[in-house]
Amino acid sequence: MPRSEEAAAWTYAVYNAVREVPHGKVTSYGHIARLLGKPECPRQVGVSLKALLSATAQPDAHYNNSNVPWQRIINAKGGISPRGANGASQQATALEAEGVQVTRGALGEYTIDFTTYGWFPDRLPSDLSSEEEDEE
DNA sequence: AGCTTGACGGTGA
DNA sequence: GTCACCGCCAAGC
Repeated sequence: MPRSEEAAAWTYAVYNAVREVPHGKVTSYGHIARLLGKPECPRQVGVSLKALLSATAQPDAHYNNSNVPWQRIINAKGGISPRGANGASQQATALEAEGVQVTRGALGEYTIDFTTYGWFPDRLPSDLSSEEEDEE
């Protein structure tokens, strides 16, 4: 498991938030971070998702690439980060399989229309009834 | 043990 | 409109 309880909580929160993303919809790293109360840490969202593919972040294999729709998380520009390139195409394919229209650029860039497929709630559905504490 | 990079994003120039 | 810098935390070297 992650190095600290705090880090683990963050990681789980990320996975939980990602699972809230409806089928056929996409959201951004930054939005997930915002929902978790860490608008300045979109990077950590990516870090956590990265760990999803590694055994490091799977203390009990409760979260893995099968039950967490990481494919629905793209960057704020509406595109899939280059990453390993190969993984990007895989993500694009997975999204298309859900009915999401993915525009393929000549440079291997993938773009999704947020206007049509974007999912940006102010608060997580499951977060409304309980959990968290911050208000304004 | 320390330094750099990385699935990003917002703001300032 | 584009380019550069900063923040955050963990993993890799």
